[in-house]
Amino acid sequence: MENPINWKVEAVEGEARAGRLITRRSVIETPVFMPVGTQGAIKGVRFEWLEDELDARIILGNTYHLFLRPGPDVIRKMGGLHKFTTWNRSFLTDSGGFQVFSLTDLRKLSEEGVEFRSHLDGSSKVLSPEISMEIQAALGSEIVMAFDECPPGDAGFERTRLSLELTARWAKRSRTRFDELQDSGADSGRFFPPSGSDSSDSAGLPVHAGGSGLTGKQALFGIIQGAGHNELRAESLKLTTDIGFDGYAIGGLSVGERKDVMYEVIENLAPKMPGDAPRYLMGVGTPEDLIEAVARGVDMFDCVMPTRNGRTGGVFTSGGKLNIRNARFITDPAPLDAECECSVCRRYSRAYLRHLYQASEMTAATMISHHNVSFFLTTMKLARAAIVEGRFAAFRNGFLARLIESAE
RNA sequence: GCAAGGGUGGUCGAGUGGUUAAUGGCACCGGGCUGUAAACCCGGCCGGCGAAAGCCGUACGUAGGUUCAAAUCCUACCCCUUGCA
Repeated sequence: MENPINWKVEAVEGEARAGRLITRRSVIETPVFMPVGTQGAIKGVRFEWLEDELDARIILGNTYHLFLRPGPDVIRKMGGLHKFTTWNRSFLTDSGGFQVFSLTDLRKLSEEGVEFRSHLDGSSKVLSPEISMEIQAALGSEIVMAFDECPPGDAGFERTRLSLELTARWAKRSRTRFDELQDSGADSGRFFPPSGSDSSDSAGLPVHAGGSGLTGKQALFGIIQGAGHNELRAESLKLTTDIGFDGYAIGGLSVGERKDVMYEVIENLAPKMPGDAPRYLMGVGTPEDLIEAVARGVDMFDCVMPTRNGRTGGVFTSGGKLNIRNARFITDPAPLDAECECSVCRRYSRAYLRHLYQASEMTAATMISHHNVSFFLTTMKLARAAIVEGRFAAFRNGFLARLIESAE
């Protein structure tokens, strides 16, 4: 049977999985971290670096933000998000559901969908499951997310139940409209990789393109909600899997709940999610969160942390977090992370990067973001290698222990 | 030399008799950032003691003076800027 994506679990240790996700545009080895490119750009990091050095295989885009600017019509006219941006590997597009949460003061929620006041010009915009699917078809991403509602992490039981049930109805509507759009050829990213093109890049074909046997269509992921309530998570899981998706995401975590609640929800939920589909933990997280979630069975992650913190002086290293602003780095000749092999760490000192940051040189933001993205991607590669080699438990312990030591 | 204006905390700059240890910006120091309304936000920033409330000391060019009270008024001196010679 032909599918839009191909998913294979290649190794397992405990709940941790090493897998291979093949989309129409790239081969993605999991566990994987997906850098966030909300507006069709990873803030501060050019695609050249993401391809050549960092070797990211999939990045995020955002329906709400690209809807407001430049708008789906512009992107469709430009041939879809891949042609428009020149990023020819995979995109996963978030549905705008998170903005229902983060822009809570600017929106009105109803059964039909969400009415937003644009944060750019105050104009009124409507997003619904159908509209989100239409926009994501125009974007032409490899993985489309269902339109969901993301309640606050500390939402009470009844509120959370109502929210998850709404999300389930929206998921059904997303599925229906998505299928219509695929059948009608509205997907502007339609792509049939030639067979045997796994590493081709000479003829403008994507590097690591996903080989034959795929439908060339978009994949659709469903989202499980339920905040910190395990019974509701189970209910949401059933409602979502009953509809049927190509992959399943855990939404509504890292939105204000306690960390132990987050880990407990993942521990309870991930193993119950379909094993024959990728599991995606949305919006998470810190390096330790990633490792803890991998240990609990999650395959895919995204988070703004490496780029947002990178822009604001926050450095992630194998020895823990650093704040490059700190005066203790004024004459520190060491790289950000002695164990990192990224081009920033190979060349520049903490002292110089601190100077650039203090002087408001924009390369401070771009270089620290670059390093952080490298660190997140590398961490996942190391975790994968450890799972494949059956030593993930030791890797996890060592990795976490070193994060706790104070960074030199 | 004459005339006018001015000297405020690291810096620029408000304040022109009393809720002033002195608005604000910058610099500096620290913290935060989890499906990006964030190259952003928050806090500290004279010294000493204190966990804090607070207490003590010192401070608005220098030295005097007036006043219950002065960065603010008066006198002298020093210095800076501009204009005229």
